[in-house]
Amino acid sequence: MIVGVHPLAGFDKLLHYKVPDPMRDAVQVGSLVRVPVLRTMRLGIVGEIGVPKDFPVEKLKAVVEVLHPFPALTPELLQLARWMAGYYACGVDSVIETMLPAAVRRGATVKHEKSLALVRRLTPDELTVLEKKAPQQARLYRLLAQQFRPQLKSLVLSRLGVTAAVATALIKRGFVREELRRVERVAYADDFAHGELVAAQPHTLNPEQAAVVADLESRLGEQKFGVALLHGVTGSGKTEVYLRGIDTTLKAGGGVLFLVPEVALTPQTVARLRSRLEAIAPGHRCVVWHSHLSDGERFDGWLALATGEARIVVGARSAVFAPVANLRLIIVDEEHEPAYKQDETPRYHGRDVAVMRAKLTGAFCVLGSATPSLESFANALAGKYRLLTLTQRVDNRQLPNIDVVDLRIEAMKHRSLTALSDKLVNAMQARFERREQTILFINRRGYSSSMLCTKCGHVEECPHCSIAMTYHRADEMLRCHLCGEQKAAPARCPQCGAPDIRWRGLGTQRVEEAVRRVLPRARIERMDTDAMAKKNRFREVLSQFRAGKIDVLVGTQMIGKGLDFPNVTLVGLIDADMSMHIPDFRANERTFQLLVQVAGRAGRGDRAGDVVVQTFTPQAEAIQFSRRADFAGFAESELKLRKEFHYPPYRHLIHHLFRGPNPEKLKFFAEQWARLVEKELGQIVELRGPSASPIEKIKDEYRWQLWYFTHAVIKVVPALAKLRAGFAWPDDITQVLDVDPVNLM
DNA sequence: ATTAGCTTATGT
DNA sequence: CATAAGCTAATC
Repeated sequence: MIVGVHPLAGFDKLLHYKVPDPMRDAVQVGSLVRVPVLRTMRLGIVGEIGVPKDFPVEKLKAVVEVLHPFPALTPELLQLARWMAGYYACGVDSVIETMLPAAVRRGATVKHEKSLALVRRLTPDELTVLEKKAPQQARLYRLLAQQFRPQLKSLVLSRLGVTAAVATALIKRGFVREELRRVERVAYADDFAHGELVAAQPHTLNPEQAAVVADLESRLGEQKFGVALLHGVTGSGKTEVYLRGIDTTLKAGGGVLFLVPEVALTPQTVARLRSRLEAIAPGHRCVVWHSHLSDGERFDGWLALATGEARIVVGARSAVFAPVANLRLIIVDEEHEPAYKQDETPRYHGRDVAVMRAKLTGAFCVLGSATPSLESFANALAGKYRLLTLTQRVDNRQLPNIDVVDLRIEAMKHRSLTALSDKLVNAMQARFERREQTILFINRRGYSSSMLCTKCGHVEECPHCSIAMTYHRADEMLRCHLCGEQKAAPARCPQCGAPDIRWRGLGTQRVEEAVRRVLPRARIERMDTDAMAKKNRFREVLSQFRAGKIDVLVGTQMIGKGLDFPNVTLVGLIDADMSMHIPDFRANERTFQLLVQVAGRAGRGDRAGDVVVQTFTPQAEAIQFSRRADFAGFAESELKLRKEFHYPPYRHLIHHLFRGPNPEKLKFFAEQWARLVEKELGQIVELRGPSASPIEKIKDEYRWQLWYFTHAVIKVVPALAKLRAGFAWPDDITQVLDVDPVNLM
């Protein structure tokens, strides 16, 4: 037998090896094997069974070892790896590497501990004989005879101060036997296992939930690929819908993959989920998968899934690759979260990979969010995904009153810029007197500063890409993040002529000081990455806040994730503009998401809460729509905007393509565009072709070309929309996924 | 990734 | 002509 192997050696080639006869039965596609590469031994994944195309069979080396009795990558995952290599333009080997936990990659195998057990009790006579002949063996026997359970071999031997030879001899006599047991660690055994058991009782569904669950269950019953977008407002009980789906799937013998953004994977949330799972599907082990696990913990989880001992995994981005057996349901919670993007090669998007994996396995995929990403929503509108909607809050809590404060007017009133508007200050004082709590959000998304006029709210944008330009203080220049356009930073606002147009958000510290001035007697706590450096500080502050020992909590978005504080009746967003001016074409989308998230924090059972949004651009659509909690309206207007000319066609690829070496895709893209431009202009467009130079050079070349094309096309061809209509990626890419359906043309 | 083996530059 | 430095190609 001859196999093709993807060695994990840093290059993307399939090398072939002979398989020695004794290993034949253990080797299959996906097996983890040890193979010789040049002078070293490397691990690799069997990618195919068959002979090499252009390499003499007689010169092949042989596989040295097969690591596991089961394939480390199921055929389905291997297929996914190949798809990812094409889609994200990276090597299959690097995908395989990210799919396998570090411990597996290093060749870890199952850890066993040896223990000694008594086979039978000896008669007094036998014991005397043994004592005479082999006193050490007799001592060992007596120790074991005193215990009820088998004892750890290493422990017993060191206790008695004898060597393994004694135990071996005793085994040979047939008095004692050796037992192997797999050692296991359970992640978060202390924290997670006995967390809150509050939510363990099964909930009754409201009619809306029941309808969605019924729909989902009938889909699951079909046992084939499909995607549903679950759009449920904050507090509408999406989790309950997931749980019913999980229950149905487990009962049908299927496996479940539950993805959440890393930040949402706190001990509390996992504990809650676990106890609900326990209640709904008793006896199922649930593997938790996230970046803070030790290698050993991750390995054990991986093993439990690969061997089918556990059928459900809850985890962050990298858990999409968990070897869940008979995968039937994939859930991606908060699917709009940018945390699903990996920012190292391979730069994959967890949500998109999840959809593709579902397709390859024939599983059902549920994407859930209160503010779906526009690409998913557009897919739902186009009928590719089934749209399920939850509009009612489970607790019937009312939507908060949202006030938008115009900071330009505020600045004029006070003749200087203030962190807290009068409205916000008054509201905070009222809460303090009523012993209710306030959260102030600082929006620190834009670490790169943009230029914003404090008088009229104007922001300098790139003329080609219509995203905010980044202000570089060192050389007083404005640069475009996308196309590289640059120009001198203006001294006066180009729109209204006001002299001072620099505004770089407020830090948590300054806001905290401002609050202290207006509420000297209030207990204020700050929560940002600096203040939370100490390990348990985060949880400590949260529990104090929950207990009402803190009046005002000032912090960044880290406050908002999956936490619910019942006594918070006021939420202030200090500067809504910051997320609107990040150099990202999803800026409006992000702003909308932030506002909805902020609004979801306000209010309590009996009364609607208040939200104060401070902004320089109160007319912005993202703010206006989120005020009315009108997601569909926002999506419609934003999608329309994206269809219009301003959005360079390659933008959606930036994350995937621009940051890694992807000559193939860039080439493909450049050529497509060249053809379109030629047709439109009626003249030949010269492509600086790929030279046989190293990857970096090609990359730079094509980057330049893309820049060139964008400029040339935008300048010369006004009707870009027409071009866009004629552009299509190959079927296999667009079939299931549109990374960004509007821009994917 | 790693490295043998080839080409080219540098210096006496 | 020796040595160093740069580059390419192969890994089964």
